[in-house]
Amino acid sequence: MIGKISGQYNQFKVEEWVKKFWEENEVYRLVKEKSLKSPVKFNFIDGPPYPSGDVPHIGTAWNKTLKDVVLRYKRMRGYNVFDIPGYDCHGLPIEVKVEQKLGIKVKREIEERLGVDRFVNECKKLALTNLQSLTKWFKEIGVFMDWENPYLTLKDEYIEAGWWLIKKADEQGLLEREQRVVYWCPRCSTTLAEYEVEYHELIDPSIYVKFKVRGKENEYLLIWTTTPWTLPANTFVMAHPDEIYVRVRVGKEIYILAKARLEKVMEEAKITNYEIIEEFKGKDLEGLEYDHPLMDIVPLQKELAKYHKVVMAPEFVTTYEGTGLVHAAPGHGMEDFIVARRIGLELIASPVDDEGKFTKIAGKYHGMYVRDANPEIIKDLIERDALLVAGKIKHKYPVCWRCKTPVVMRATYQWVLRVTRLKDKLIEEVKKVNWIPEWALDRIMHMLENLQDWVLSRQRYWGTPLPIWLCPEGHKVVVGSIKELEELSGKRPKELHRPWIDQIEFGCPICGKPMKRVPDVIDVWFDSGISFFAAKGHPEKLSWEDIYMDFIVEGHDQTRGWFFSLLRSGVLGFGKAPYKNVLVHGFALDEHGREMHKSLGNYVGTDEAIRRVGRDPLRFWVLQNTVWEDLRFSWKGIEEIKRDLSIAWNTFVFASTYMNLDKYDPTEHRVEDYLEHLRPEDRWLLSRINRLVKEVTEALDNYRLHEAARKLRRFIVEDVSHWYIRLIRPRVWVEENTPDKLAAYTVLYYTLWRWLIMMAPFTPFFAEKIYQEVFRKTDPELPVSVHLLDWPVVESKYIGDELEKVMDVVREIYEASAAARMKAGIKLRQPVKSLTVYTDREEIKSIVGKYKDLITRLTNVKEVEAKPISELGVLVKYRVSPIYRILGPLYKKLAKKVIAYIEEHQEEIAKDIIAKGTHETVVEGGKITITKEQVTITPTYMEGYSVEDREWGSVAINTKLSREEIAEGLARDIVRRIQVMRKELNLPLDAKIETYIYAPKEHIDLLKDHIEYIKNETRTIDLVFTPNEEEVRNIQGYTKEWEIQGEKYIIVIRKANNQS
RNA sequence: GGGCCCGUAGCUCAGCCUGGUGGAGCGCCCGGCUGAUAACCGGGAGGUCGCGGGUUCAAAUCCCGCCGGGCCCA
Repeated sequence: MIGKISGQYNQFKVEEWVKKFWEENEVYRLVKEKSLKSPVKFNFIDGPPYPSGDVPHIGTAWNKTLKDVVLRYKRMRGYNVFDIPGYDCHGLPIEVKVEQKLGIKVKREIEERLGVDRFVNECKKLALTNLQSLTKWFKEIGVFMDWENPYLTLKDEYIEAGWWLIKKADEQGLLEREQRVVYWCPRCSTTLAEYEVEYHELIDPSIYVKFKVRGKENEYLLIWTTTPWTLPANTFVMAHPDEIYVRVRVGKEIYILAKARLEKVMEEAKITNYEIIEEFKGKDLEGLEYDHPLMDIVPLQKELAKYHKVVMAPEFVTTYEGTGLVHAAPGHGMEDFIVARRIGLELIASPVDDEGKFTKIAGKYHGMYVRDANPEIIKDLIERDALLVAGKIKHKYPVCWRCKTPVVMRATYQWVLRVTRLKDKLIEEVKKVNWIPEWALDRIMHMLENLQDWVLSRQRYWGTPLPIWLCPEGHKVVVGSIKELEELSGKRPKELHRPWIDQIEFGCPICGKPMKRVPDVIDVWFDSGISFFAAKGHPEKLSWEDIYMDFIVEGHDQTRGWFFSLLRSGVLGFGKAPYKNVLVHGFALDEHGREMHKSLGNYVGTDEAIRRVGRDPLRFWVLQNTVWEDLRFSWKGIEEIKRDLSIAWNTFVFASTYMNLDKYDPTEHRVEDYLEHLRPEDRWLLSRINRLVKEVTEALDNYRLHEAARKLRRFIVEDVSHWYIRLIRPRVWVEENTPDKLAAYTVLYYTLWRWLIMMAPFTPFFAEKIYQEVFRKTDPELPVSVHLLDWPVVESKYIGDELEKVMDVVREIYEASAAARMKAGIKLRQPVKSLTVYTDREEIKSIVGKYKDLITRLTNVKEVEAKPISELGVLVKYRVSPIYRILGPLYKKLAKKVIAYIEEHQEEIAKDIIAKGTHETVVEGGKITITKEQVTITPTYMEGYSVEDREWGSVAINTKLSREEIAEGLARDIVRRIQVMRKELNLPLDAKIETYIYAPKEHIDLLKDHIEYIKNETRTIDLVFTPNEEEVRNIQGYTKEWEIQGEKYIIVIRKANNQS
């Protein structure tokens, strides 16, 4: 006996019920145990989210849902799936949050006021609290990962695994300390990586400064800058060797600048009267010396004076902005620094401290915050007659990604990994990976082409400590594990974080002098980039099979982020890319395509989404979106998907209701037993479901999750609910258990079972609930949860291309006939005498011939036939339309003219072709012959018929109704009314009734022939007709007055007493 | 400034790889069907397929340039 579901789909109730069910039955544990027994591994790793908040963004919910679908699918395919999730716990964002919480303004306070130990403990607490909350939400949306054992980058074992890689890099000679120009956040007092800065629109000074040419009276190099505070460190001036420069006379002074910039600069300086006195190539300026205007107030400038000359730098000088002469301060600019290195400059001046204040060597400006010094510097330039003009500019300037403070560029000593030396290997490896979609490879390749060395060190607290110990002699030890550290020092720190790790000192193995750890922590990107091995332990205990990942999926922003950092670590540590398949997903944007932000008020959290629309609708909706494209959030869109799930639910309600009524036991009926009883629609559905299994499997194997999700949705809504169930309704209503009915049940059960299993990864709650109520109650021997089932296997023997094509044609005929009925005002309930398909396509003719029964049932006609178009004797009008794909290649350049001719001469062409098969004419002086292969001819009107034309032919229904047909139509109208009344009374489906009908006398005569039909359809035992209205009104029972075809009918029904 | 993705009906999107003369769902109007029905079916209105150029007999589709949005970088 089959289980039963009823009522409407309420996702909230379903999900709450399933959540409890999973908990009580420890379903995740069972799933995991089953997976662990599987011999073939599927190696996945969760890209660890950053726990800076406590509720996941809707995009993160999407991310986890994608992962969940893949993992559930792979488990159902019998893989042993690695499903440990992770969290990326270290780093500046959490430090900044803690600083805000504790009211810390500058970094110094952490050491001086608070103590590093307290600070680090606060960071740890925040990370752990947030990640616990995030975990709760991930579980809420049904993600089956090992939430009890997540990998956390803050754990000692994890940190230790990271040390192994640093040591490995050092052994390859890739770890070095060197002077670097870095982004520096003056508030956080630390260096920032490129990906840790954002570009914001800021208003800054825009000044043109005159550098006096040494030894010349009144001759100046004109430079432009938006950072006046870098002028005290000015070291040289860069020019482009091939650009044209000019000397221009303005009053008594002569300025040197690029010709291409002359007009703009003069305009900005509001100088109208100027004269070019010389033009020359930039390289003529090489070596030209100048004097710095602030020499008298900046002591540093005395040291720099010897470098003050023009240097060629074609790669960095443009005539797009500025003057074509670029002020260079190697201590404050990466490009300047590169040029300085190239010309062998030994002094890199950077007179700015950790908090962005000028140091002593900046003289007058000592102690000033650099941006605050800008007006002062401008004033000093004016006083020294060194300023041409000062204005303002709105431009994009880098700011710290966490605290939004404008950064400064500083030359500092940092630890770097020379990954540029691995460039070729990285490129070689990245190409071996399967990138989905393919353009992800383009992106990461573009990035690898512009590869930079990796600045590892950060001058902060909450991070993986850099495992480098130095002695005063400069000897270096890189520690690769806790054990090594213990062997060196004889001590084991309380934990590996600062400040405890800083307390570990030991004697230098070379000189014996005390070694101290360098105070830096490692860039937080290092942490997540090692997760592929660090999540599993120390690499010394791992094999390549343990760490080589089959699959990862993250947002497209992670191309430069996690995908790259994994690759870098993989090549660094193992000489290989650590992953096989990388899937990229899009961003979750708001309904207008803008980024979601709490501050913009368009933010939707996962909590809100669950509360408003439920878990399965949310999941199934995000999964419909093309994985790698951005997702526009839409409540309405989710509502639509929810309704589709309702339709699916109703399908199961329908099936289980009738199967129950008939005490159908699916365990006793197999499709194989009914092969000879299958109708075309049954065989069609068997083909469709098996094709679906095949296509969904292929889509999932190729990680095209959205294709799988869309196919599953479409199938249940369109193929099953809209089409198949409509077709089998009459069969199901038959009271006896005929093989015909049982065949329909068996096919439907077979289909729904397979469909539901495939839905399990996508809508795990929905699938579980129906599985429990319908299938498991049918067969309690089934596994405890739908998530313990195996993925369905394709039964190819049921797939028939021909069969599906037939049904497509039948569907088109049905649709055309419905349209023809409407034109004639004949409703479907009214049978008509004949339906004729006029076509010259052999396949359609043969389908009409073979599937007469199916077509008559669908279209409610007595006779169906197909006829060639030439047999249309009574036709009045034709439509002739050109077939482009045949005419195009045939007539090439003439095609357009031929098509125009066809459209203008439809009637003549049709008549000719019907009469003799061809139509001849002359187009553009050439004789052409139009044949029936080149056009489609469809009749559009016939006397006594209603005609609907399609591309392949026309469908005509006979509009003349005989008495017999009218009677049958009327009987069906009556039946339908009685059914409505039964339902309104809430009668059980199989309840017997007595029915009394008042009808106009002549109509009673009509209906007499159909009494048995009406009784059968409405489960009526006694049916009484009367032309006497009073008589019917006096009968006890549910009474209702109806109007059919403009006539009054009164129907009374009541439950029959003697149920026979 | 550079690389990549997206732009199709009022809304959400498929079609684009592999060229043949534009589809679906939602919404709107008219009609029909219905013992799973807050469902469904048919018809109608609604489109310069972001814009411009090129290739081709033929372009939403291929190529080039531009505009708008997104991601990454500078």
